[in-house]
Amino acid sequence: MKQVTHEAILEAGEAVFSERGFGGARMEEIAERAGVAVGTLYNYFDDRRAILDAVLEAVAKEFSERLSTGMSPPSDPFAGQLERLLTILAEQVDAHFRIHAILFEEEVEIGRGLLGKRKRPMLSAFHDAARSLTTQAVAGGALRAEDADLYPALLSGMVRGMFMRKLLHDDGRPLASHVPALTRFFIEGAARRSA
Amino acid sequence: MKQVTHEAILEAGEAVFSERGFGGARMEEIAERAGVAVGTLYNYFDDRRAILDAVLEAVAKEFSERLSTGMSPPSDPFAGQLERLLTILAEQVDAHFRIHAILFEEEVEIGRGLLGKRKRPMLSAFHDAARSLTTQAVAGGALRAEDADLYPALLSGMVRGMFMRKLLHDDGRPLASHVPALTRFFIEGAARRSA
Amino acid sequence: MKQVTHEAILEAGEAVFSERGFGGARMEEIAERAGVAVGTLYNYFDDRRAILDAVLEAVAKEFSERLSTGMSPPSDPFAGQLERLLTILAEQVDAHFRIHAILFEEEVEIGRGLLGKRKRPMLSAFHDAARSLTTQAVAGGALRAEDADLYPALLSGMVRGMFMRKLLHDDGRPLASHVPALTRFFIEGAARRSA
Amino acid sequence: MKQVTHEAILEAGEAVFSERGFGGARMEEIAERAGVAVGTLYNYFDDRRAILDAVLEAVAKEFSERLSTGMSPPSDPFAGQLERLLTILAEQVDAHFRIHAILFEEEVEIGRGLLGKRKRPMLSAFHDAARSLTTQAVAGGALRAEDADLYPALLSGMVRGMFMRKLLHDDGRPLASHVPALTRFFIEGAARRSA
DNA sequence: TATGAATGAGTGTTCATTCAT
DNA sequence: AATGAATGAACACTCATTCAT
Repeated sequence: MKQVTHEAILEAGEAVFSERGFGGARMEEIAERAGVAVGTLYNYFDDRRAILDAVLEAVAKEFSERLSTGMSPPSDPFAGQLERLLTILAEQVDAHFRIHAILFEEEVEIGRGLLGKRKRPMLSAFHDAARSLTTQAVAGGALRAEDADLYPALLSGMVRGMFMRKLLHDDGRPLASHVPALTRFFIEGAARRSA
Repeated sequence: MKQVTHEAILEAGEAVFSERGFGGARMEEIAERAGVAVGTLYNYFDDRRAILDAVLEAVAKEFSERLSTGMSPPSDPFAGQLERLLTILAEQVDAHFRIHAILFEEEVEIGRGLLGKRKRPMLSAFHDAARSLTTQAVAGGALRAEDADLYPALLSGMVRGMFMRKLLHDDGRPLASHVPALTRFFIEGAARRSA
Repeated sequence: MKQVTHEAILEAGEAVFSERGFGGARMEEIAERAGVAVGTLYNYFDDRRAILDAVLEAVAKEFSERLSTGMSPPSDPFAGQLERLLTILAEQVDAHFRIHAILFEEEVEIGRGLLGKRKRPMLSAFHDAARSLTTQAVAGGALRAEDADLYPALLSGMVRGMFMRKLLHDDGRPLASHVPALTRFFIEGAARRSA
Repeated sequence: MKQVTHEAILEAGEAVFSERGFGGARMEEIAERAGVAVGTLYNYFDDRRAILDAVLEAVAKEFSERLSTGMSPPSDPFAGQLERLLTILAEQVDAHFRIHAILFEEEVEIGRGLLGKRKRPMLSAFHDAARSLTTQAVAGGALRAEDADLYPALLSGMVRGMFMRKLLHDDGRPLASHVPALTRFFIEGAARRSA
């Protein structure tokens, strides 16, 4: 059953990459966890990076699906839409928590120019959705136009901040539980409103 | 002359780690750029990681010094103090841009539990300052108490968002140029205030 | 249908060994070209070397058949018989040009003692025919007796020289076209006869 | 002493390549025989092929030196010059007997187009010398013009024939001992001269 | 103290061969 | 008989670290 083995390798890959990072993941361990021989890995994937790519692609695909089915209609108010978007992302990150650590490391490598023009579809997908959402909100008057080009980076930065917070000191709360706070913060900021 | 060599190694280390990341930095290249033999590296540092630690520590020390001399007095309004803090951080990141990529990767490694109890002093220093500042502001009524425990992570997340934005698509603007926008955003959020 | 598959494997083997050499020939490619699965190769042959052996044996058999039907009667003059022998060999080489490259490599391996007592029947067949022919010619007074024990090696060396010449710089001419020159050269040498 | 190690590796390489062929030579065995660690091989040579190249180049250089010092003056009769050339080659082959087996295998690989435009300087050197010598002899009237373009290939083929003869059934005689016979054969052929 | 040649454990990858279906 | 997925031994090559000079 080819499909089963393929799946087993992906799962083993996700586990090992999550625990060890890309550089620390050894093919032998992936094979062991997948319950196959090392050589078998190469019957399914070209090389180690290809396994990581496939793992990340699967995560990205899952995210895209959540996105395409989970967003509220564009007619909804901005706050609601933003909360949906952040919830979808947070739930996705919660579901595959540690693999996102790799995603961030890879993003840095891309920034270093060491990975060619490789794309990380999940990051782009979120970024695109965030841009589209904030652009509309600016157009609709809900958001200030002033810093509009920073909004997507701020949104992903905020989530990244939450991610690192949990990675370093897990308090047991899923990221999704912070979404209302993030939404409120993004829109209103941290300042206390008098009255 | 010891001091000179020590310094040369640190500078070479910063350059190589910045370009290649920790995993990609080879001792031979560091030695070459420092103008010494590989063996000499080991006369000054225990191993490769120790060089990185020293590089990061130097950066952290510089940051601490900026912090301790650059902050406005605690009696100043919160907005001004926050802007100072962010400016200090942004200038520091601008001054050693790519080495911060490593800092973030290392933070992830720490999160993975693969680096022992290692601390990254610069990150802690910023985090501590941010916590202290926001805590005071909450106490003083300037910030909402509600999400207070998220503020430090949000602040560092915002900066990280700016950092990744520049790393992936450098527009030539230093991070410091975004500080007013960040400050405003942190305090007021992105929403448009009518009238 | 067994016969058909057997034949297909031999042909595919000849093609792949010819292009890649023994070491570079992968079972998967042989299987592909033969239009069968890798496993099937092992239903017909013990291992990779066995396929090569069979390929070479088929070539050798073809050569033996040419030899046994193509030689002129022993009563013919030596020059004619030699020309026949060289023609038969040259035509055989022309018909399976590149596989002979392997034959020569294998001969070297045998010389290294790495292939056991393996025989290369085609080489032996030519060598035996050459020996028999030259021995008779010496006995009959057509050839000098002096260097008689070198004649077979000289004959195969000459052909090998022609083979390498064509392998390295193919001028489009078949080896067979050089046979008259070879014959003349063997008998008379290269010297110009005055008058 | 870098020079010593370099030399040791070359010698070990020549030995192992001679015994096992290129494909069968393992870096570990070369290192062992050279009395160094595997890694050391890579301090001196880029890869396995580079060791072979260096070994062959050293042999080629030796041959070139023999050639440039050992040939008789161009004014000498052709027979003498040919005998000198063949002697130089034969002595060279005798001195590094088995490494020449590789040379021939490599030549075949080059013919297959699998080694790029790689040159085998020793083979070229002999070939060039042979061409130059025979061309002059043709011009001087000593050799027939008819088959002139085959002469170099015939000469190297003859030597190759002697080489294979010894490789497969060593009779203890050095190749050099056959040179007078080869010379005579090349010039006069094998035919018996009556009277 | 500086050197840089030597070390050798570590690992990604290949591919002939096997065998359950 | 045919299949082709699984196997795992084999091996070239890397590079942090050591240490004799």
